[in-house]
Amino acid sequence: MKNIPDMEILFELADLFKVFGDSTRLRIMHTLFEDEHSVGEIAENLNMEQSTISHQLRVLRTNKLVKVRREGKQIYYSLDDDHVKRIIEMGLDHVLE
Amino acid sequence: MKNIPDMEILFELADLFKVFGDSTRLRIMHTLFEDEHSVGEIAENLNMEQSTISHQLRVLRTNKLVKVRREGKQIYYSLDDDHVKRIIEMGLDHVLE
DNA sequence: TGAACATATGAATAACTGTTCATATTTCAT
DNA sequence: ATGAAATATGAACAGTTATTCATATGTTCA
Repeated sequence: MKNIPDMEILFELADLFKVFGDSTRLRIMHTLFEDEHSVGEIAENLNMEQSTISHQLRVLRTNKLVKVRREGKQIYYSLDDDHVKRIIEMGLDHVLE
Repeated sequence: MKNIPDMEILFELADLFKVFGDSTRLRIMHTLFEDEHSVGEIAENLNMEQSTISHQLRVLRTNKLVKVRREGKQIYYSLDDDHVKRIIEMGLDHVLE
């Protein structure tokens, strides 16, 4: 295994996992697995309030898990990098056993 | 990537990540990376109340992330399987970039 | 059996977090 | 410019959760 993470890093790490520890955010990320989507599309897809999705997208954005692209009135979100997918898949391995 | 997880599984997955999303639990798991340890050892190591550690160990136990072995008065905890390490290391990859 | 030690548990509290409602901001089309 | 559409933001509320204190349970040893 890698170097032993010091305490401060473990706090950062906890913050990261906290972001994954909410089903709404997880469902949003899952929605973005294949393609980018606008806020409205995500809200409709998950059948939740636009406001709720927007709030949660901000959390994901703040934590650099999604990135943004504006196109006219719509704002398209997509996964920021491959870590997101891999972290989720790693968790799935544990859940699906 | 694997099959698309259905909604119910995403809820379970969120619950799993929730467990990782607390620094005390993460520090406990990190303490157990190399060796098993008793509750008292962990508490001393992290400089936290025995009661706090015990409560959090129960959460970890409930979620099958640690396992237990009794030896006299002491109870020794260790990581349950390799997923734990791998999930943490995967998260570290993202934090340490 | 009783004292001492290790761990677990329950109740209480304080802090945090997700959702909703209302409203603000931004952009486009007319 | 004005209205409509898409998204963001702020305040409030309800539900959740981590920690602490006090105490209970279980184990060993004399």
